[in-house]
Amino acid sequence: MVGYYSLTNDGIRIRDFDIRHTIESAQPITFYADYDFSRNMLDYSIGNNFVNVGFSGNERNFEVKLRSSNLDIAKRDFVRRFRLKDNMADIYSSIGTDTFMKNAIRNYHGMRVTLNDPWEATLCFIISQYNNVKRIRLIVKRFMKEFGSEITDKNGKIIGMSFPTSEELTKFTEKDFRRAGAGFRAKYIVEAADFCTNNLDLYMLQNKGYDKVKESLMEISGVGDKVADCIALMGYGKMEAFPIDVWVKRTLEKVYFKGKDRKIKDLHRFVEEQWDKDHRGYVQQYIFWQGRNI
DNA sequence: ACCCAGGCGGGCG
DNA sequence: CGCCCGCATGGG
Repeated sequence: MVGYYSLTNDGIRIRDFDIRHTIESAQPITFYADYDFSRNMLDYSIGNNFVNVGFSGNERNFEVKLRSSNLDIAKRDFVRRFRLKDNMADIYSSIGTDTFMKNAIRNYHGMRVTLNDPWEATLCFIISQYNNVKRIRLIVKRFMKEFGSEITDKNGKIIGMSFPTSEELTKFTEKDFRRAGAGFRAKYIVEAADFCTNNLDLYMLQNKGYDKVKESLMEISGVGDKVADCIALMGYGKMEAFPIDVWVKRTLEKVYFKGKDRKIKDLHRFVEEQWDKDHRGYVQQYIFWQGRNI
């Protein structure tokens, strides 16, 4: 294999890739995909294309086999979505600055930061606020089932549901979203769907810098500092972004400040001094997941 | 029963 | 500006 991955007839061979930790670590794909790791199965939709992923091997030498109506799209998407071009050895040597980080890397070796569709990331993270992982997934799956569109195979059989676009959501009301379990976030979602359909084109932000992306995202109702960082990182791949949620805050304080309370702003400053901006998003994901699972 | 969750917007000083 | 409060809902 040349580089960190190589394409095969119907799939990809990959180094340093742990699909389970990647999928389960509370990223957008955790919420919209279907998976069962006891049966090595993973399904998700790319727009109106459906992908079935079979896999084998270990995290050092991993192989996925893709089944989709458009295999080329599925392959290219997989490389992007799971950031297969990242040099994990370089990233680990850069972010493995102390015992805590080294342990996190050892425990979750091969866990990737994922790169998701900007709108899908936006909706997932609006739903995520003041919520827990299990329930975020419950609500996102309900949104797909009730507001998405059916994906069919060539025989017309329904094989999955697409993630609802912002435009599709504008056809529904706050009451509909409350019925789907969104709670007080329902109002934000009504406004965000309208705004991202009629005022802000999320797909025009991709080539802007981190600061501009974050500033634009924070114009969306229900998107504040933390959620904007999540979207910048996992919807746009901006590695400077370092979202600080309750778990990351708690863990940073415990590991680096003897458990003393620190303001989010001060924690951001600390992080900027500690880790290179090109890998900060990875630092955050490993701190988050290690901190949650201690 | 009680507590918490990948926070945010609005209101107040 | 910074601080404080309420907020829907399901799972532990």
